Amino acid sequence: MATITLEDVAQAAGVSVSTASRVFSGTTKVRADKHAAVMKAADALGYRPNAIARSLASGRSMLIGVLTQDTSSPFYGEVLRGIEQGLEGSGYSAIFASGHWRVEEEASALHGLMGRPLDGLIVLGGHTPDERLSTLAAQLPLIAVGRGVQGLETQCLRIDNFQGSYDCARHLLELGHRRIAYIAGPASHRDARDRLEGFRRALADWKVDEDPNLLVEGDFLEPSGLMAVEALFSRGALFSALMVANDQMAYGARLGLYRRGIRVPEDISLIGFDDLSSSAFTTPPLTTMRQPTYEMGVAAAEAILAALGGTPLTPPEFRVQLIVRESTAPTHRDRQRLPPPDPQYPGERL
Amino acid sequence: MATITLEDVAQAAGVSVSTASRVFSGTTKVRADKHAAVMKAADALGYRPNAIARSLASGRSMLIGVLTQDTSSPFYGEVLRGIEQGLEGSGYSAIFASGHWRVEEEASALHGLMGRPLDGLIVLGGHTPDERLSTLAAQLPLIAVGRGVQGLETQCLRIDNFQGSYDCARHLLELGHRRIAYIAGPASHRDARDRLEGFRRALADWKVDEDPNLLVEGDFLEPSGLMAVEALFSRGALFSALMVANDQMAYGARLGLYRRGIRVPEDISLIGFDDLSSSAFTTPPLTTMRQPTYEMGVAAAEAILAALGGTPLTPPEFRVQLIVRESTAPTHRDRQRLPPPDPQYPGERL
DNA sequence: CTGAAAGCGCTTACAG
DNA sequence: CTGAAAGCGCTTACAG
Repeated sequence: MATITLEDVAQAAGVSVSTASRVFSGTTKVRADKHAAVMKAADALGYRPNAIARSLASGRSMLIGVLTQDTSSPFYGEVLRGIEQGLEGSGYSAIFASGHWRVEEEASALHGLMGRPLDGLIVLGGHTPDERLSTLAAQLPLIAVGRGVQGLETQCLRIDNFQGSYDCARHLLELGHRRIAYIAGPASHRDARDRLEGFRRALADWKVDEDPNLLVEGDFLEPSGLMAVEALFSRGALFSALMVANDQMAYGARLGLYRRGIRVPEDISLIGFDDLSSSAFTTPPLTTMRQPTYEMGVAAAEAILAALGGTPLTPPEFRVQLIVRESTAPTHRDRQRLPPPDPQYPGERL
Repeated sequence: MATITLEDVAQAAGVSVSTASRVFSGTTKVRADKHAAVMKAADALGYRPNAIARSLASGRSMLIGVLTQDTSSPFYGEVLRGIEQGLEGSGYSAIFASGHWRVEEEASALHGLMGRPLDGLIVLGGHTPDERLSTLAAQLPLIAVGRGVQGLETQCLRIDNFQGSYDCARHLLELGHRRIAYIAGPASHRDARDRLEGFRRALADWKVDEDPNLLVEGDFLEPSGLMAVEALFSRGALFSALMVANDQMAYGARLGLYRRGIRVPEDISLIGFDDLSSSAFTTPPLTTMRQPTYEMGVAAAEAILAALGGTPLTPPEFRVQLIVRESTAPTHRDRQRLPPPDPQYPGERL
């Protein structure tokens, strides 16, 4: 089947190619009867514009590159879903590449992405150097999510990890906990460092001495949470609450506690960070700090679209929010004096 | 910065555009010194081929469309990761569109996808009619994952849902369970129907009468699992095992049991289907039927690539595998006579 | 192995 | 509002 082109349509409609083109692009007004004739001809012939030719001629590819770490990660997946949503109806499509948390893989993913004709680029976290991103930002609209870039502050969508983490710690401290173990994220990761600092500051503000024995580092994935708990116990660490730098590690930690026959929250309180959608369905449902992940994806897409439209917009600020579920409870000593936690359903998710 | 083109490179290297083009496409041999001159010029000028122009001239877009339901779903996300992996290094990129389990949205997602110049199409499940897919398959290489298409059997990657489900039920029956409740997937979904049939057949083979009171339908998402358990209890249903048509609903069901203070597996055994990566980290780790989700994604990509390369290959068969973790146990009556379940770590995931 | 030339299917000043 | 024409940057028979 020979592909039918604009020329075929124009011919059938008795107009010039230019006019037919205008009907589809909508850039210039076309007399009503000609417009109708073109539409009719296109319909009859089953014409579909060739996006590639259009791109070459117009200089726009209608493709937005998205550099992520793992499309199937519950965290990044949510952001991607938001991006998809934000791009919907715009005519732009997203095209992904994943670095899988490895510096080299990320570099090659980015390289592969830039080998395509992109109209914009969204970068989700990762380790690509600031300078590289600055260079790219000079070439095309760029938005970074979940990371900062020197000199591109207005193009970065971030949350306040320090504050969020501080508030998690505060929640535990206010419940009476003083011996709080912490499973940190990888020190190479900016967010992880900020969260650790938030935790530390809260301890300091409550005049609680930090105990190095209660600190373990993980890699943000489930297995490392499990191993971290094992590490704590094998050190003989004693604690009444366990704070974890992200939900995925908190899941692993939860399993570690289960393995030891430790009840949550009766014996130990557990708190995560991110509020992944599964966190409303763990047993018990996880208390955690909610990141507006999906919303940030949407905002990133909108920011790119705006920049593409020539009216760059400063993305809104994103706030984290403590979601108190059932994995945290007052310390033993105080429990009797406080009402039992409300066994509510994970309502906000249903 | 003016974009530098092949012509610039050719000029700088003192060769024709054709020759320069050949250096990059590698379609024809080029004399060594000219080859070197071109490479050097390209390097000096920082030349990057324009993929769009290349596409228009060659007639290939290097884009594979992927019609999915939700990029952030733990199930589809795994398949997508596989596709990404399978495409890596091929020069082809995947471009996604999601139907979100809604018939109309899926149709519009597909329409949007086909509005682009695609070299191939991968369809993950969904409700797009067979005829539509057949029509598309006549236009471009097409692979379906997790669904059948009349007349395109060799282009469908599927697992045997009936058998997988049968084996889940068998596992419970062999543990001595006879009163087994079942949370089914949506009846509109082919996989859901097959799984229900597998469950029923197993009951029949074990001469267990089916009790309609023990059957509830969900929608494959977590909240429906929770609600299904509530429905069962509010009916006053009695059962010693709960079989669930997929892991996500099993998570919800797990929470429902927890709400009632029911222990798993001491009071009730729980089994899922899919083996999502989180299922190794639930408490207790979930016994489930493993689908080689990631592997199917890889295979889908390879099949598309093969078709594109002109040597279509019949994709391999995929087998499900029972993963026995800790959410299933013998019925009370028999428990004493059997060894306790081995509290192993979720080893295969670590 | 190489060059001149046509062509991929559209868009967009330009002139009316 | 409309047409003729140039051009987007490459690939690929064709002829040598």
